[in-house]
Amino acid sequence: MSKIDPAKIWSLNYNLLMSVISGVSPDIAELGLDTKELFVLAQVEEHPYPAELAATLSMPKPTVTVYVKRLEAAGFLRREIDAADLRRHRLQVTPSGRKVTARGLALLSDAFGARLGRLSAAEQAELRSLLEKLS
Amino acid sequence: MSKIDPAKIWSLNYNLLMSVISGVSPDIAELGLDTKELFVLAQVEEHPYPAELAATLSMPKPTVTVYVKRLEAAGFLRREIDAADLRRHRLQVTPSGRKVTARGLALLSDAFGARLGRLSAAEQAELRSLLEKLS
DNA sequence: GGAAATTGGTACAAAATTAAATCACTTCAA
DNA sequence: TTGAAGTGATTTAATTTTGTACCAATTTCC
Repeated sequence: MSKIDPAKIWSLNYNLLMSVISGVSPDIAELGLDTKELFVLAQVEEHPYPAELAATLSMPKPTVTVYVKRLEAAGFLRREIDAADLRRHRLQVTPSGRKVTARGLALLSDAFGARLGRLSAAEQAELRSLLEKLS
Repeated sequence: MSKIDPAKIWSLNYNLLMSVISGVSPDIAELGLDTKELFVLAQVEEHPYPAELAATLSMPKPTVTVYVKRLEAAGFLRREIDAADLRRHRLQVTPSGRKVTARGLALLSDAFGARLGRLSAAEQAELRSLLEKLS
């Protein structure tokens, strides 16, 4: 067994993810959604504040501001000042936003699922478990 | 056992990688190297032509052009016309490029290794094997 | 051989992303 | 209270990244 090189594992993983993204991006775009916008939208329910989104997605706050603005303009999101803390903007996914998120994630699932299909169900579960430990 | 949702696995993985990247980026920058530049440089030996780099890294050709130009200006790379096909530019990592690549990948290994450390050696090997099947 | 189609790479302009500065609100210590 | 420090979010300006169009070399196919 060869020595385990983290950078090698990392690179495998990175190239895999990028390749999957660039494969689905055109399809996601047809939903009227940019790929990164989908990632943001998909996390809003769990993290309803821009600062939280920025932290969990590892993106700068101004970037989140831009995406949120676009998602709001597209009607996928609503924004309201948080009554408890007037600095915060609480985000709400609209019904149409929920619909487009589901479609986008389905596309992602299909694309990534095509790769995952190379693994047995047990291996898929194992992968998930390993990634959860790393997260 | 819960149903396996590819988008969920994907998202776990994506957030993990992004979080690791944003952690090491500042350190890599101290080497005089942008993170993406490191990724390019690290693949040059294996893929010595810009078009190949663009394909394996899933990035547009003009982006590769820009990085290659910067890496050349920094002395980490040399470029020569391929004798066999005058359209192609064969890339060569210089000694100083090799050195900086090693340092950069070491930083990445440390950062990602810190996460991987949560897994046993057997689990790490398993993860690598799973990712190789997916690649 | 030689036009037509393909491939490798780049220039330029436009779009996306981000760092830095800023504003508004909140918290905390005195 | 109050004012100093901290937090949430945005604006502005600069940088990074990319789409489009393009040129040069090669390959294909008649």
